[in-house]
Amino acid sequence: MSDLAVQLPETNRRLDAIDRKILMVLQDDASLSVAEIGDRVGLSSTPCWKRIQRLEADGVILKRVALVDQNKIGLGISVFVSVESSDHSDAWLKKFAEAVSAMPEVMEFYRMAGDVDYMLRVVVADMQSYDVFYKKLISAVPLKNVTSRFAMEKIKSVTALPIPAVVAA
Amino acid sequence: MSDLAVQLPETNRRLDAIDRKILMVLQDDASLSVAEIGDRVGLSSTPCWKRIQRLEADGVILKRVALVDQNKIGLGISVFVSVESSDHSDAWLKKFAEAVSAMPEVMEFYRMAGDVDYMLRVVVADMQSYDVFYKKLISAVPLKNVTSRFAMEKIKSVTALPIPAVVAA
DNA sequence: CTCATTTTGAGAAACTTTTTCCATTCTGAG
DNA sequence: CTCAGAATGGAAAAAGTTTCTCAAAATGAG
Repeated sequence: MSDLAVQLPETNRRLDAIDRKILMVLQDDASLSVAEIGDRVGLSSTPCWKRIQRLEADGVILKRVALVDQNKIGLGISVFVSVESSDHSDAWLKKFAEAVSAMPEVMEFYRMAGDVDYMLRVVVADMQSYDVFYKKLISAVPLKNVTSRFAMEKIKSVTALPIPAVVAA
Repeated sequence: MSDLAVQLPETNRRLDAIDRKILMVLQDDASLSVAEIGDRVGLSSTPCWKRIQRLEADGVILKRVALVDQNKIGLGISVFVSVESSDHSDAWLKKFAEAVSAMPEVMEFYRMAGDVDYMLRVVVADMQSYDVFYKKLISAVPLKNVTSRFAMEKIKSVTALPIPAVVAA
C-alpha cells in the first residue's frame, strides 16, 4: 500500500438532487417521519432513511436541534459587536477565541476581513446583563475598539441554508 | 361574559427549572428519545413528553430542524451587510422588509438602533454569487449606504440560546 | 384537615425507525 | 451490444419510540 490517500469513513459521493431535497425538507422540519420525507422527495422510506443516515455520517447534517423563541424565555436583546484589536499574534487570537467561545451569550463569532477584526452576535435579557457581558468581554484580553450595535426588531432569522441547485456537469 | 381577555389556547404558566433543563437539552440535541430526555431532567417519559408538548403548544419551542454544514454544500462565504437608508417611511420599510425577507441568501435581518439602520447576515457560494446578491439588494429599494464585511473564519456559531437560570420569587 | 386541582407514572396501543433481504437500475470494460 | 459488479430502490418484519389512558401522588386554597 504505497497510496498516501487516507481511507475516509465517509462516502464521498457528490450530493444529487434528491439529497438536496432531503436537506431542504429537514432544514425546515426535522420532526417529520422518514416515510413523509420520502413522499416529499419521491422515495419510499428505506432508501430515504439510508440517504439521511449517509448525510449524517458524512457530516453534511451536523445535528438536529429544537429552536426556542428568544422572547418567550426573556432574552429580549440582540447586539452586534464589532471588535478591533491591536495585537494580531496567534497567541492573542487563541486566548481571545477561547474566552469568547466559552461565553454562552455569544451565538456567533467570526474573524473578519477589512476594517473590523471580529464580529459577534450576542443575546442577553436586558441592558444590565449586556453591561455585565461587555465588562467580561473587555477584561478577557486587550482590545483596541469595541462597538455595540443594538437590534430593535428581528425581521428575519432562519437556520436553513439556501441550498444551491445541482450544477450541470 | 364581559371580560375582554381573549382565551388563549396556551398554558401561560411560567417556565420552571425542569422546563428550562428540557429546553437546554433539546436545543443541543433534538434527536434524543423522550425517555432519554426524561432521564437527564429527572422525570419519567410521560410527564416529560407532556411538558415538551406544552412547550411546543405555547410556542416556546418554535420548531425542530436539521443543521447543515455550510462548507459541505459549497456555501463558503458569510457576509455581514450594514445598510443605511434615507427614507424612513412605513411604506419604504414594508417594501424593503418584504424584498429582503424573500431572499434565501439572507439568514438574519435586523432593524437596528444607531448609526446603522439595518444589519444582514448573508450566505453565498462565492464572490460572483455575492455580486449577484448585492445588485439584487441595491435594486430592490433605494438605499443610502451599503457596507459589506466578509467573514474569514467562523470561530463560533450556535443556535442554542443561553437559557437564564430561574429567578427567585 | 379536606377537597379540588395539578402533576406524575405504569402500561397498552399506535406509530416510526431500523433491519433484512431481494429486485432493479446504472456503469463501464470487453 | 453484453455482461459483471456496484449502487440504489423497495416490501415486509423486528425493534424501538411516541402517544394515550387511567389512576395514584403531590400541592395548595379554604
